Order: sequence, then C-alpha cells, then structure tokens
Amino acid sequence: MPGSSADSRRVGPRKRDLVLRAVVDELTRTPYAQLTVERIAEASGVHKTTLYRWWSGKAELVADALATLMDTGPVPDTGSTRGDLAQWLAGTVRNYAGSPLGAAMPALISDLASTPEGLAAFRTAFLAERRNNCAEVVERGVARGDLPEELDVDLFMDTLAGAVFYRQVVTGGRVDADTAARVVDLLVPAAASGAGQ
Amino acid sequence: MPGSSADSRRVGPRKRDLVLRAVVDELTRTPYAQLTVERIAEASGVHKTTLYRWWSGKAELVADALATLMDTGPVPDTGSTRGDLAQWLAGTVRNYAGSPLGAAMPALISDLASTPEGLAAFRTAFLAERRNNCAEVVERGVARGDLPEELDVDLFMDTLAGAVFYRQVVTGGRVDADTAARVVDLLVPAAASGAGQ
Amino acid sequence: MPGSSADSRRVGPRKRDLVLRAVVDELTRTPYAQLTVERIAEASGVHKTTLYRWWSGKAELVADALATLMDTGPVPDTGSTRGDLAQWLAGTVRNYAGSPLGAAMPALISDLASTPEGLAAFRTAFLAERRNNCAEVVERGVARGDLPEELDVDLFMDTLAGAVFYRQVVTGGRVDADTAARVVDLLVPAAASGAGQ
Amino acid sequence: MPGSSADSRRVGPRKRDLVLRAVVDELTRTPYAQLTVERIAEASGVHKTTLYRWWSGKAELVADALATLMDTGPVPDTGSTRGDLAQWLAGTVRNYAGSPLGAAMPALISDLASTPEGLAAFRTAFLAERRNNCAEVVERGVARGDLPEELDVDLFMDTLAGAVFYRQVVTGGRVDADTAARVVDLLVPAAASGAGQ
DNA sequence: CCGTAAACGAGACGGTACGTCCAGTCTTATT
DNA sequence: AATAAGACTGGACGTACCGTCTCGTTTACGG
Repeated sequence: MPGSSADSRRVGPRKRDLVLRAVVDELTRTPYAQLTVERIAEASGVHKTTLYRWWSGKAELVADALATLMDTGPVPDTGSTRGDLAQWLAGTVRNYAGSPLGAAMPALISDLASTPEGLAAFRTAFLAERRNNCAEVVERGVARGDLPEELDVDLFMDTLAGAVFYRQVVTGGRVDADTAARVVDLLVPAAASGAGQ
Repeated sequence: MPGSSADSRRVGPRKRDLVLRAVVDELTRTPYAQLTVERIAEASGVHKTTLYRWWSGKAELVADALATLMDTGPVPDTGSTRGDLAQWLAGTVRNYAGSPLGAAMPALISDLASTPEGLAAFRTAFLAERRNNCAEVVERGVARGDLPEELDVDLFMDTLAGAVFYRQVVTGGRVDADTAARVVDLLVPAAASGAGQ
Repeated sequence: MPGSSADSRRVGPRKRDLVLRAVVDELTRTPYAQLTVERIAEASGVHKTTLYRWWSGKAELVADALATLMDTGPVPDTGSTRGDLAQWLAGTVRNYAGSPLGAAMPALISDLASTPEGLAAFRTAFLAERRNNCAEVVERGVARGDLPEELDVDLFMDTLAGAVFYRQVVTGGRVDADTAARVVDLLVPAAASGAGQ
Repeated sequence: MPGSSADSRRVGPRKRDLVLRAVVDELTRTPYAQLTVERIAEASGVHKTTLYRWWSGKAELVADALATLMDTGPVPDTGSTRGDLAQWLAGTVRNYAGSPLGAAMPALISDLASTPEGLAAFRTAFLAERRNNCAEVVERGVARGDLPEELDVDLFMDTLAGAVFYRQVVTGGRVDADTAARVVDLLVPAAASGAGQ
C-alpha cells in the first residue's frame, strides 16, 4: 500500500523531522530568546526559505517541536487518587523542568500571544490532551470519594500545574518528582474536605 | 537649599521617572515582545543613548518599572487566615492580571535569565517583599491553628501564586479577586488538615 | 540566453551600478568627510545592510566608485614628449580637479590607510594603470632622446603628478590643463639636460 | 613688568601646552582618523568641556599642534642654489614624513575644508612662513643665475613640495633627505634652462 | 588678604552615524 | 511539488563620539 504514514510523496514538508530535531537540539544549547530561524536552518541543513514555507517563524517551529515531542501519555491507575495525581504532575514536571523545551514555555507563549490564533492552536495541540488525562484522574478521584463532587476541576488543575510552573519560572526553586508529590499532598486532603465550593 | 531632591548636580539618571512612566505606558499599548527600546525613547522624549547609559536594555527597563510601580504593601489583618490570604492573593492578581506589566512577566523573566545576576536581582527587588508579606500571613495562620506547623511555607506560597499565574499565562482563563478567593479556599482547609508533611 | 550580463542568479551585488552612481552623485553635493553610508543608502535606494554586505564601509565604496569611473585610458602619441606628458597630466588633472572624486582623494587614502591591504588594493586598482600609461610615455621620450636614459622614472612621475596634487590639496591654487602644460615645461628640459642621476 | 610673555593672568587657555602635547602624543599612537576629542581630553587630563571652549574640535586642535610644533626655520645659505633648495625640501620632508603630524596632513586639510576660514587660517599659519623661506631661496637662485627670471615661483615651489608629498601620501614610496636632493636635481637644471615661460 | 572674574571640573544629555543581527520575502534554478 | 541558492528590504540593536548644557569649584589678580 503506497502512501502509508511515512509517505514521502507529494504535499507537505518533506524535512519536518529533520527540522524539529534540529529545533530541540538547538534549544538544549541555547535559550529560546537566543534561538534564531537562521540557526535552525543551518543546523538542520534546510534552507531558510523552506522553513518559512511551512512554519510562520520561530514560535511556530518551537511550538511544533514541543507538541510533537512532549510526553502526553495517559496516566495509569495507581490505585489511589494521590498516586494518580502525583504521577500526572510528575509527568508535567518532566516536560517542564526536565527538558529544554519546558524552560522555553513562557517566552514561547508570550511570542505566540501576538497572534491569538497561534496561542489558541498551541493550547489545543499541546495542553488539551494532558489536561484531559488529568481531568480523568480527577473524576476517578471524585468517584472514589477522595475529592468532593462540587470541585472546580479547572481551577484544581491550574493550581496543581501552577505550583510547579511558578516555582520553575518565577521563584527559580527546585522542581522534581518529590516536589510534585508534595504539591499533591497539599491539595488533595484540602479538596477532599470540601473546598472549592 | 542646595542638594535638594531634584538637584541637577546629583549623580544618576535625571530622567528616571519620565522613562519608567513611558515604559508602563507603552506596555499598555503593546506586548512585551513588541516593545522596543527605541519606542521607549520616543515615547519618553529621552534619547536612546541616555537609556542605554542607565539601563542595559529592554529587560532591565521593564524590570525597573515593574519593581518601582508594583503593589507591594503589607496585608492587613482581616481576622481570618482565609481572609488574609485572599487579600494577599488578590493583590498579586492585581499586579499580574490587572496591569500590563503582569502579562509581561514571563517573557521578561525569560529575558532576564540570559544573565543570572539580572534574574537574581529582579527576584530580590520584586518578589522578596511580597513574599515576606505572605510569609507573615501564613505565620499568623499557623499561630491561629488554621495552618499546620509543619507546613512547607515556600511550597504553599508557590502554589497559591502559581494557580493564578498559570491560569493567566498558560491556560488563559479568567483571573480576578474571586478566583483568588477560590484558590485560597482550595488550599487552606487542605493545609489545615495536615498536608505538606 | 540564460546567464547573460544582468542575470539575477549571478553571484555578487546586483545593484552595484546603482550604488556607485549614487556615491558619485553624493560626492558632488557633499565633501567626503560629510558623506555617510546611510546617505548613500537613501540616495541609491539600496538598503544599508546591503551596502555593508558588499563593501566594508564608506572608504571602500568611494574607492570602488573612483576606480570604476576614473579616466584611465592610454595616451595617444602626439609626436612630442612634451605633448604626450602634458596630455597625460591633463588627464590626471581632470580626474583630480575636475571631478568631486578627486577632491575626496586625500581623505579617502587616509581612511584606507587604516587597513594596509585596503590601501594596497586601491593603489593597484586605481593608480597602476594610469602609472603604466605614463611610464610608456616616458620611455618613448627616452627613446626620442628627450629624456635621459638614467632618469628615475618613478620619481619623475611622482613629481609630475605631485605638482598638481599638491596644488589642489595643500595650497589650494588653480589647477587646469594649462597648469599641467606648465608643469611639464618645468620638468622636461630639466630632465633632458641630465638630471635625476 | 606684569603681563609678559608667559603671563598666566587673564584670558586664554591655561592648559594649552598640556593639550597640544597630548595631541602630538596621541597622533604618534593612532592615525588622525581614529583620534577623538575625548581621547585627547583623557590623555591630557583636561576636561572635554574645556577643550571645546578653546578649540572648535579635532581639526583645530591638530592644526594648532601642527602649527606650533613644525619646523619653520629659515634656510641658511649653503652657497649653491641646489644645496639651499635641498635643505629646504629636507626640512619639509622632516615635517611631513618624519613626524606623525605629517601623515595627518591630508585628512586634516580635508577636515578643515568644511569651513573655508578654517582652511585659510591653517594655510596662513602653517604654510606661509615655510613658503616665504622657500621663495627667498628661489630668489637667491635667480640672482645667482641658477634659475631663470621668468620662473613661475609658485608653481616651482608646488612642484618641489608636491613631489615628496605625493610620494608619501599617494604612492606610498620612500621619502627621505636623499629623495629631497634628487627632486631638486630633477628640477633645478630644468628651471635653469628656461622653463616656466 | 579678600573679593571677583576668568578658567576649569564634573556630570548628564540630545543627537548622528556606525556596523551588525536577524526577520522575512523575492526570483530563479534544481531535484 | 518541494527544495536550494542567493540577494534583497527592513527594523532594531547596542555603541562611539560629538558637541552642548548646567552648575559647582579653583585660581590668581587687583583693590
């Protein structure tokens, strides 16, 4: 069957993988702000013109690389709500703190914000899935009775993710799996006892 | 009376106020990424050369404006821990969400991060005071018995601030005083019931 | 016929002519010292960046214009050594005194002197040909017996050209074809009678 | 008698000597084009403001230094016209080639040329005396019968000085006392045999 | 020996041009 | 159709030096 998934024929960027790999590569060496499209072109061996044909610029390139390479897998049922949430948040930490891409997030978002569609697209592509994973976990928690039914799920998730995000981006503190667990501990009993009403 | 406050002989930038006001002004019109030193020069009527004499560039200019103009007042005792924290967080929200400067924060930090001293200086100048205010409130809460003694205060504060920060920057949701109150509600009972151990 | 003279695929500055013409144009209006690269950019409609891509700066731009546009044709045999030399020197005068480029020479050379290669390149490109023309004439003169065989040709040519150059640059006196003829008259009988040994 | 030659009272720059010495000093280290008023200020320990109070800028500073420090002494009678002229020209060579100030001449003149008075003033201050010295020598030559009465003295002097000037500035050849002598040899017999009519 | 006026020091500033980086677009082969 | 190659416009950067302004401070003379 010709035209299968890795089809090199016809429309679409033929060098997408090359390019995205180069983006990640460069981001490990240099922060987002210092990254340039020209450098990506050189590093990937793909002509600048070609990059602009398929991506609108640096922000989109990085966003694409992020969305492609980030861990967005579903969270296994560990048996406890705390465990599930800790696992999910640890995944988030890996994405944000472990990879060079995470560090690029704030500036990237700030760049994308110049065009509202860009930002929306990024949120859809990148955040939606992880968020759905989390929502599932929360619902399991509610079903188990570990979390109250009236819980504001969105706010709860924002608080969860925000704790590690804020720490890395703003205060500059340590962020790792243990931190994730402690944030969950901070929130779960609270939520369980009827907060967020 | 020679040597008074506006003494033209004193050392240092004589047009600092003019400039910082222009920075804020421009930030209301245009996002951080689009802001340029040249525009600040034009808007303030102060020559580019002069700006570079006293500030290293855009990041420092904005950081200075931020640190100078942000609300960092102490939090009055409202009688309840929830009330105090809600008040503090509402102040944070005003700074982040209410002002154009807040929106600039992530990109600004990302810019400052290119020189570690720059970032450290900003944290000291800008975050330290607000954080101390909050720590005080938390201690009052501990004294009252609303919060456990073993509470990880830093993590608690990061979670508090992170919730609204993440919402504004990443998910793009609504952020206001009510949001602040609900975040507090989410966290305080939790912390009170023995989390963070 | 692909690859013709105005081929847009060829390597090198595509707007060279435009630029050099603008340089000359500006030099007629403003002395070398007042000339700026930015003005050349505006006048030629070619962006500053482009200019710097192909020329190192003002000095090189002017040197290029000079070398391209100066009269460096060979000297016809007028029948007499005096006549030949006068004709050659008149050509030099036209270059130096008649054109705005001539007036720029001293400052230009002084600029080029900051990089020894620059100066050497200019001498090769610009002086060499004219000098060869003159040397030919002198040799004809020697063959005719109008000039002595032991003549120091280089010094002779420097004296010839120097007279009009010095006059224009240093003393500020009148310089024209007649002046040229009188300089030749001053030198030829002298040289003929056995000087320069 | 108060107010004598070294009078330190009243009007005029009190640090003139300091400054001019610094100008010469700097010119030995750096070519005219690279020289800046600020450097002169630092080097001399005299404030920039003060320099501008007494001199209009770089050109005037250097011109002043030149005029003050150049050798403009009269030429002794060596007994022969050739000898006298050679001596005079050797003096010129010392000024032009031997000192850093000489190398600065073309650019300096080109700078001064932006204000006609500046150039005129310089010519008067600097050239006039040397030129008078030379004219004297030429007249002695005419009286001796070594040079024709109808000689165009100005042109003769321009040719003499031009030879060494052109060589140093344009062709970049060696210039020394011997060169001076050979230029004289080239010109004197010529002039003597009736040129310049 | 003290007051006055010149010369000087000090700092900040507006302003021009510099030379550079990078963005993003165009045209024309080439594969 | 996608990519390569090269030149180009354009905006902003950060810097150097210019020449000027305002004020205080020193200096040395002349009463």
